[in-house]
Amino acid sequence: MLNRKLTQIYELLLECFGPQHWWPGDTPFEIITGAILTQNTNWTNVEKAIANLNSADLLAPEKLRNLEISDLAEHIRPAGYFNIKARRLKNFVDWLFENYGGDLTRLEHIGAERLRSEILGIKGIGPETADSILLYALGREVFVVDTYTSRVAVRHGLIEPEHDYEQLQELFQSNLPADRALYNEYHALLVRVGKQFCRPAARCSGCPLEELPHTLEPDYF
DNA sequence: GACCAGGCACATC
DNA sequence: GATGTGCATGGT
Repeated sequence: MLNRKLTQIYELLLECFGPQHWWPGDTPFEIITGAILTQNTNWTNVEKAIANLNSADLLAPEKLRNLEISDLAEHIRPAGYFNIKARRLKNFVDWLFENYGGDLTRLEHIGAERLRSEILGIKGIGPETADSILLYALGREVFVVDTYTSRVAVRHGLIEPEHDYEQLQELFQSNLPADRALYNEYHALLVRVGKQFCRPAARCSGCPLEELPHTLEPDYF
């Protein structure tokens, strides 16, 4: 039974690593900013960029609204891809002002499905970034999938290697209770275990999931 | 110095 | 529709 297996994985990870206290960030807009800045980027670099924005008192939609892209790019430089991410962050802010007066609280009464497709329509916001925003900044019951989720799921035979994003997301959502706190912790734990044990050249020895059945060898990645 | 990181859009075939 | 490439900094 798949839900039993998913539950077992969750329990092993939680027992081994403990709560991960995600998302690191104080306000919804800071979380959204982090979600965009962390695209294909180490979180420590994102922290530097967010600290820069904080020091300049720019971490709010209305502060970014009239800031030049090039100025914004300089502040977020440590996060890498700074030109393209400045554009993406601005795209989100533009969308927020054009549709909701720049007010994140006005998103609260919108259905999750419609909100997801609206956010996905913003250029530079793909499925993982959109779902991170929905779950961690806006409190929606949406499971976030990322490269580590995929690696762990494939390695343990939960899904075939050729799966797409929506298929993997559906696997978790249809086999787990729609629980915001569970989705929050589960995704964070998958990132945690993936970083240490599911990377190229990483050894599986010591992984809390080491004894579970698996279908792919560690050197797959 | 090579390799990697909590993606995404776009070009080309 | 599948595959390849640009975007960029900072840690290991």
